[in-house]
Amino acid sequence: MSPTARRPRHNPIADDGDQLHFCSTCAFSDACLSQGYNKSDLMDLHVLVEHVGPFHEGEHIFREGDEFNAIAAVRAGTVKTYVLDAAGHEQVLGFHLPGEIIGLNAISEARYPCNAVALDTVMLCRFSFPKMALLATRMPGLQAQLFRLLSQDIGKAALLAGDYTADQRMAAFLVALSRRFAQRGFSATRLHLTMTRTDIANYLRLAPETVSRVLRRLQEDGMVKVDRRELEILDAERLETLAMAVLRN
Amino acid sequence: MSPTARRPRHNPIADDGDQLHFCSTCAFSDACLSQGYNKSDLMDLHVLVEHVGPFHEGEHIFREGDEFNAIAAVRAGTVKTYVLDAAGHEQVLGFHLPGEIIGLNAISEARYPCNAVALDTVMLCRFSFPKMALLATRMPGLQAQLFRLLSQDIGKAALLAGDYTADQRMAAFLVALSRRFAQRGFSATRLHLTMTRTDIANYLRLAPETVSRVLRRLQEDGMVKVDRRELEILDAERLETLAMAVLRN
DNA sequence: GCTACAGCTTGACGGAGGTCAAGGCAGGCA
DNA sequence: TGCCTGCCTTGACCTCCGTCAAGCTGTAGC
Repeated sequence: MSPTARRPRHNPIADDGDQLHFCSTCAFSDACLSQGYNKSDLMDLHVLVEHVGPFHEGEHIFREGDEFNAIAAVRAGTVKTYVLDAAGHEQVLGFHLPGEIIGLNAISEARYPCNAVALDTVMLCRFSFPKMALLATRMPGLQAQLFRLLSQDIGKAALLAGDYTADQRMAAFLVALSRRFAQRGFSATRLHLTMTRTDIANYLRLAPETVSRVLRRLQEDGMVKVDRRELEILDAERLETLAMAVLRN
Repeated sequence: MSPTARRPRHNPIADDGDQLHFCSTCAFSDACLSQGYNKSDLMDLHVLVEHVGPFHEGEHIFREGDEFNAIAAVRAGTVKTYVLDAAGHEQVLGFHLPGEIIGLNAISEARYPCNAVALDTVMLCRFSFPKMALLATRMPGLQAQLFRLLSQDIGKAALLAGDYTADQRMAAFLVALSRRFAQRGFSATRLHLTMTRTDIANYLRLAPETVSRVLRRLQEDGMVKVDRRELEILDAERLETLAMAVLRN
């Protein structure tokens, strides 16, 4: 992580009697709160949390090859992960919204295998992974949650791997985005796209021109309404039908 | 796992004094042997191992939707994992050679998200995952090994996701296969392909006809020699150059 | 205001690879 | 031996999408 963006660690727990409060987007809170752990364990977990940021648009959170020591949950903003191929072309691996975890693919090599950059103003919860793993030996619920998160990510990457049409890819991208926003309490129908057309194209393995054409096509068919980075889903059902081939449900 | 293929559990440990022997292909042996764990822990680990098989060509090891309870290491043979899309077309997710693990992507949903089938005669080491996770709380080395294995698989899926040419895909497939065989002590230059052309095509997101044409092209260029399912790598260097765009190293 | 620039859109064209159709080849079986 | 079947190969055609080129639009800076 960029040292310039580090902020002095602050204790995210406010202890008012018996009630413990956690930062709401931390993906680990659920796992812990529901398992009846004692306050001491929960304190341990939250002492190893460091709130970092803000990262501003274009600022890197980590770069390929950086030494791995922490995973992070996005608290606000959008993080793009990508690699550069031999020719220097960007290959976007994913967009990470609030509540989602970055850095899980760095564990095996102990180095980040990709770059992570902020697309807008980003706030993170940073977790020291060694400390977290140690704590997980005392908290089976935390260990299980980590296994689940890792296992989830294995499947995600396979989604865009199939040979789908440009329309199917775009529909799947929009539907997935809509669901992820909805899950975090944002609107499922009015999306603000924090990424450029080129980013979307690189993610979907299409040309930027094709992204433009597909969005126009979807708009002409009445499925969406597009105005620059603002996108409204008008016919979720038909969009989901298109996306089904990719998303498989 | 198909109950018909289950064999009575046998203890894979032969204890002759101070020396413990493990089945050589189990991916967890390394992690444990090198960490100086006491014999009791190692016994625990190997008591939860079940050697199953043989599975014969075409026999399924698990199917999509089956309840998840165990991961497995391939001891012998090749396992193909795949899903069926809405139209019933097979989408191959991977081929698993001896020493590799299957089932890691089932943890998050507690169900297998894909099918696994034997391409030839397959033997497995089956590990109860709940028991393994429990044991991992006592053996940090085992926990770390599990995290590493899971993290590794996240990156693997992204390999074939890029928009590469048919030649690059095929070269990457052959180079990766060669390396994996070599790592397990098999020949790196003379490969026996246990999968059909159609399987390869489905894996690489190509048409079977294209696989045929590409193999012919590579042969005409002197990089490989192909005779039905037997393939010899004649010019590993040029093949690796072709594959580099995909494999990134 | 004007200029500059990045991001986006639109059109024209070409090529890699998919699709369709036919034929070859080896192994299994009666 | 002959037939059948599954797998593989080869050729002809066509289509989707990438590439190239040009023009558009909103924003930032002065």
